[in-house]
Parts: sequence; C-alpha cells; structure tokens
Amino acid sequence: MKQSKSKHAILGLLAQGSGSGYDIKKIVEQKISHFWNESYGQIYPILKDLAATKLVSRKVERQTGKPDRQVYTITARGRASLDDWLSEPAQFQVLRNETLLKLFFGHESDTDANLRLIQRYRDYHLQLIDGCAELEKELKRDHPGDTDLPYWLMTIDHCRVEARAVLRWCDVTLKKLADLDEPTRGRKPRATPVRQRR
Amino acid sequence: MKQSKSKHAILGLLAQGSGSGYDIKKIVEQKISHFWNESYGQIYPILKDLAATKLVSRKVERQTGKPDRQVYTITARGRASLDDWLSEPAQFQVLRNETLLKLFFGHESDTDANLRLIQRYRDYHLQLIDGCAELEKELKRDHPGDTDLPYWLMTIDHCRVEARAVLRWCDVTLKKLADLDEPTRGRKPRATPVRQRR
DNA sequence: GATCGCATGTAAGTGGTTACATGATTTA
DNA sequence: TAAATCATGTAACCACTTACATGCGATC
Repeated sequence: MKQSKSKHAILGLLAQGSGSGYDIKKIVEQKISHFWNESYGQIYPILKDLAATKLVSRKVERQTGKPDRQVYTITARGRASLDDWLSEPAQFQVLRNETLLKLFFGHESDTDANLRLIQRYRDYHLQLIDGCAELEKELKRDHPGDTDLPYWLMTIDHCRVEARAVLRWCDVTLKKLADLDEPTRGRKPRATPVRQRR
Repeated sequence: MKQSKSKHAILGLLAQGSGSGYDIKKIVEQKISHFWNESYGQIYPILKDLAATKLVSRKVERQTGKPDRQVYTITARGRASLDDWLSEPAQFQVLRNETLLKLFFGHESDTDANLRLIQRYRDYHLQLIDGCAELEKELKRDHPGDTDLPYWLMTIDHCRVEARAVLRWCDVTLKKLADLDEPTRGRKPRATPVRQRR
C-alpha cells in the first residue's frame, strides 16, 4: 500500500481534530472539496491501515439511538509521518480537463456544440465562485480566531482567483467562437442537424 | 471496457490525422500535455479495441531500418462515435491539488516549508507560461492556416490565463505567509529544525 | 410511508501508471 | 560504446469509484 496522497490527507485532517470516518468525509466535502475528494471506499480502509501501523489510535464511542462511532486520533508517530510528508515537495500531477479536450477538437464539432461547451464551463465556474464566498463566510463564522483559519482561507482564495480567470477566458473564448462561425453562416441558421461537421 | 475519456481523446486525435500509437503519444506530449496525458499502457490497448469495434482501421506500413508502423485511420463509424461524444456535455472532475492540500495543513507545518511549497508552485507556473508561449510559436509555425489551429490556440490561452492568475495568487500568498510568521519570530532565526511545528 | 442523516464497511470493477521486453539505427 | 530515437506491446500493480448491505431515529 502506498496511497501516500489519500493517506496523508486523512492524517492531516485528523491532526486538525480527532474524528470518525464519517466525520472525515463531511470535512472533505465541506472544507476541501474545491481541490480534493475522498470516497468512503478509500477512507475506511485507510483508517484501518493507519490504525494498524500505529499512526492513529482508535476508540469506540457508544451512542444511544445512533450507531457507535469509531473515533480516530493521531499519535506521535502519525505526527512524525505527517511532518515528513509536509516537508517533502508536492507533486504537480497533470490535470485532465475534458472541456479543453473537446474544445481542442472544436473543428471536428459544430459551433453550437462548442458554444454550449464553454457556456456550461462558464456556469460551473460562476457557481464555484459563489461556493467559495459561501464557504469563506461559513468558516469565518464557525472558526473565528482559529490558527488553521488563515491557511484555509488561502486555499479558498486560490479557488476564487483561478475561477475568475477562467470566467474571463470563457467570455473571450465565446466571442472568438462566434467570430469563427460568422463568415460561414449568415446568422442563426438554426436547423443544423446534430451529426454534422465543418 | 468504458474508458470513454481516453478512448475519445485518441479517436479525436485520429480524426485530426491518421497515425500510429507512437504518433499519438508524441502528439499528446507536444500539443495537449498542458491539460491531458496518455500513457502507452492506455494507448495501445485502446487502439486495439477501437480497431476491433471498427471505429478505426489499421494498416501496416513497412519501413526499412525502422520497425513497422501500425497506422490507424478513423472510420465513418468512428466519426459518428466522436460526434456523439462531442455533443455530450463535458464532465468536471474534481482536480486534486497536492500543493493546496499541504497549504491547508499549513499550521501543522512550519513557515519555511510553507514558503518553499508556494515558491515551487510559483516556479512551476512560471515555466508553464513559458511552455505556453513556446507551444504557441511552434503551432503557428508548423500549422499556418490550419482550420484546427484557432481551437488549439484557445486551449493554450486557457492554460496561460490560469497560470498567470495562479502566479499572482502565489505572490499574494507568499506575503501573507511571511506576515503570519512575523509576530512569532523576530526575523530569520534560520536554525529551525525540520520536525518542528507551531 | 418515504426519505434523510447518522454510521461503518466491503466487493467488484475501472482507469490508469510503471516497468519491462524486444531490437534496429542513429547520434554523441 | 553508451545513449537516444523509433516502435509495439504486455503484466502487474495501484488508486479510486460505485454500488451495495445494514439499521436506527427523526423529519417531512
């Protein structure tokens, strides 16, 4: 098992506070979903593995009415492992962008499809920006004065700054696509069949 | 086998020109590496599968001195499949950003490590911008007047616009990190041991 | 009576990378 | 003579997702 990324992501979250697999999933969705994701299928086996290698400890919390919780807490060894990972340089993996892939094949498609493609991409980034604002408000409300907060806000800022840039690119690109089309068609022929090219 | 993404990526590249698995790999690296990647371990089995399902045809090209080439050409069925895929909306997958993950845990790390983290991220994006400029020049030189060119340039523009935004974010963030640190230390204590926190 | 939230987990499958095998020719 | 380029392919492995199973209590 390597799983270095997910493993350390979970370890890091536990360093910011003990919790269950269910808690981890909630935190991922709420606080870091703009740049990270984890599924239960990863989280539970990794927690088991972390416990087996003594990087975290586990204790059962009985609850009435609700199922028992397995609460995990980082150990000194876990801290050391986290610190090692944090001091290593981060990897930049090539991010696959399906929208750009389709746009790259734009000439194989038709203008309407291309416009729809970028319009959806634009909508998505608008929503992202809203989501960032929402999350920022929430975090500031729920964690005032928290020493972790400034770092959290920096990641939100990254998301927002990037989304804004992409938004502007969308506007420019929508214009370019319309211009590319203009010489060919005399304005809105509409009845373009779906499976047509050029 | 689903492989919808890689499969259609390869199909699309073949639509822009016939070629071998080796050619595909070259094109991926040269033209779309800023937002896509494919390994031989994917390419060759997918080409085999595309040929088996008649979406592409294959013919052997004998070469003297060099090994034979398996040249693949998209068929009418392949075109239809590509068109179907192009008219479907693109998916936005959550991109995992390890740098942001580590920054999110910034308080669990130390300021020097955080600064190094963002500095490396900044360097990477500077290089990316250079790479974009380089690629743009190359494509304009090698494919003047090509009908595909405008779409290719749009994807490069996306990369550049995004990288520039991230670059600015890096500068702001580096300052924020330095400011966060200032109240704690009276300027450059230097001998901070690696495995220290807070 | 349906669905949502809490809570833990597994099995099967997918999508992808890495490393390896082969081997000729050309370049450094 | 070492390494890079051309060229095709496979096997093993890994990371990750999806779907499923279970079951209680609260809300709609």
